[in-house]
Amino acid sequence: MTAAATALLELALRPQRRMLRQGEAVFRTGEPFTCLHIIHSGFFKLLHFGASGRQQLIGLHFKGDWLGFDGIARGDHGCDAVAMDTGEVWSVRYDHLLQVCVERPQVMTLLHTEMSREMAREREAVLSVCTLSTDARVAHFLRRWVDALEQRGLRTDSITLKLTRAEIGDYLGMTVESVSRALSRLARARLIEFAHKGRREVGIPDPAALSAFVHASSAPGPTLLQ
Amino acid sequence: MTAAATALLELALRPQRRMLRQGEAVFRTGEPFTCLHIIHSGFFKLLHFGASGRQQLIGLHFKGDWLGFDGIARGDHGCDAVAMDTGEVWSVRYDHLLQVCVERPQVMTLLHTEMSREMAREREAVLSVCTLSTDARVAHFLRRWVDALEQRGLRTDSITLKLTRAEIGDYLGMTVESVSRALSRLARARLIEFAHKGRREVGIPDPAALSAFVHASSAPGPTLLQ
DNA sequence: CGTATATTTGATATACATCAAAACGCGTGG
DNA sequence: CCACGCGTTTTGATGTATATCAAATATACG
Repeated sequence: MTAAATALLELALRPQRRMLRQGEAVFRTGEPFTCLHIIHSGFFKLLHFGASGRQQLIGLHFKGDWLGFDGIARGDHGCDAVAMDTGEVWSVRYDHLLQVCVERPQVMTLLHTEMSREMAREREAVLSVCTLSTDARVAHFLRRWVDALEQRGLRTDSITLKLTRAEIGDYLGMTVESVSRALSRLARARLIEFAHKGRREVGIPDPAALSAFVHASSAPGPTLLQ
Repeated sequence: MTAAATALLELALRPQRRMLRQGEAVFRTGEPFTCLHIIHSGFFKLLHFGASGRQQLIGLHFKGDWLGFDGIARGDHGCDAVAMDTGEVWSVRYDHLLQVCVERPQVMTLLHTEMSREMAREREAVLSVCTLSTDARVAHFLRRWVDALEQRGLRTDSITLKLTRAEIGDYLGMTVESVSRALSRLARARLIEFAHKGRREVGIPDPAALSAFVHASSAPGPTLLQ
C-alpha cells in the first residue's frame, strides 16, 4: 500500500490502533469475524490447525498487508494471525468499513485492490510449491522475503528469519532437515551467507542471483547444487 | 451464490451475457482488465503460462463462480480463463460495478463475499497440495468436483472429467502417470468406478467414503492403498 | 481403417522424508 | 563464571514415494 493510501485509511476510517507483542494474536481460529486489520508495523504469521491437531504455517504478512479477509465469507476466522515480533495493527470494523466504502469509493477500490493482490500472492505461492524443487523453494522464499523488505524501504543485505526451520518447512511443504540442507547448499553456492553470529541471520549478497537461480530451476535442466 | 444473489446481480448490473464454446477464452493473459465475469453455466479452467513456456492449470470454476479478480490489482490478467465446454458468462464492467456498489451496498457485500470465498478455496487447495499423498490429492480433487456439482444441484453419482490426466496432474502438482496410477488404486479400492465406456467417466458410489479416505490420509498412519 | 493422442502399466532412478545422532546456541541456577 | 539441560540446527545413513523412462493398449478422429 502507498503512503497516500495509508493516509486515506487513517483519515476516513479512524482505525483502532493495537500493539501486539511476540506471540500475541490479532485473531484466532473460530472467533467471529468483525474486523479487518491492516499491519502498520511488524511481522505476522497465519497458522492453520488441521484435523490431526497439527498446526501449519500458511501465510506471512508485513507492513501494509491486510489481515482477516477469510472471515468475510465464513463469518468467522479460519486461522490464527500471530505477531512474530512487536507490531501494530490498525483494526476497522467491517460494518463500518462498508459504510465508509459507500461514502468514499476510493476506500472501496483500495479494499478490492488489496484483496486482489492477496489472491495473486497466494497463487504465486501455489505455483512455487507445485513446480519448484526444495532448493528453489527455499531460494524463492528468501527472495520474497527480501522483496517484502525492499518494498517497505528496509535493509535487505542481511535479513533475520523470524521463523524456525520447522516453520519454514511447513510453510513450504517440506521437512526441517530439507530446509536445513537447502540452506546449506545455497550457502555453499554463495547465493546466501550465514552471518558470523547465529544462523538465523542470512545475508543476501546478490538478490538478482537468487532470482536467477529460482528461474533456472523452474526450467528443465541439470541439477545445479550439491 | 444463491439464487437471490443471482437475481440481484441481474437486476442491478444488467450484465452482458456471452456464450462461449469449448476452448474459447473469457479473457487471456496480458489483456487489460475491464470486466469481472460471473459463470452462469458451464465449466471453466484457468491456465498460467510460465517463463519456460509451459502452461499449467491453476484453477477450475463452475456456475456461480466469478472470474477475473486477479485483474483488479494488476490492471491486466495474469492467466487465461478458458471454457471447458459450452457455457455462458455474465460480464460486468468493473467501473460500472463500482458505481452500483455505491448505490446498492448489497451488491458490494456480495462481491466481497465472493472474493473472500475464492481466497478460502485457494487456501484449501494449497494445504491439499502441501500435505496430502498423490492418492489422497486425487481423491480430494474428485471430492471437490462432486461438491461443486452437488452445490449446483447436478447429478453426482457419475461425473465426467473434462480434463486430461495431464491437466489434472499439473493442477495437483504431479505427473500424468501418478494421476493414472492413483485413479487405478482408487478404483481397486472401490472408492471410484470407471464407467463401461471410456475412462473419462468416473462413478462415485460413496462420496462420504472418499472424504473419509482423504481425512485418513492426512493423519499419520499406515499406507492404505496398493 | 489408420494415424495421432490419451491412458495404462512396468522398470528404474532420484529427490525427499525418515530415522538417528552429533553440534550448537541459549537460558537457568549454582 | 561455569555447568547443566533443552530446543534448534546440522549432518549422515537409509527408506520410500513419486518422477522419469519406456513400451503396450485404448480411444478419438479423419
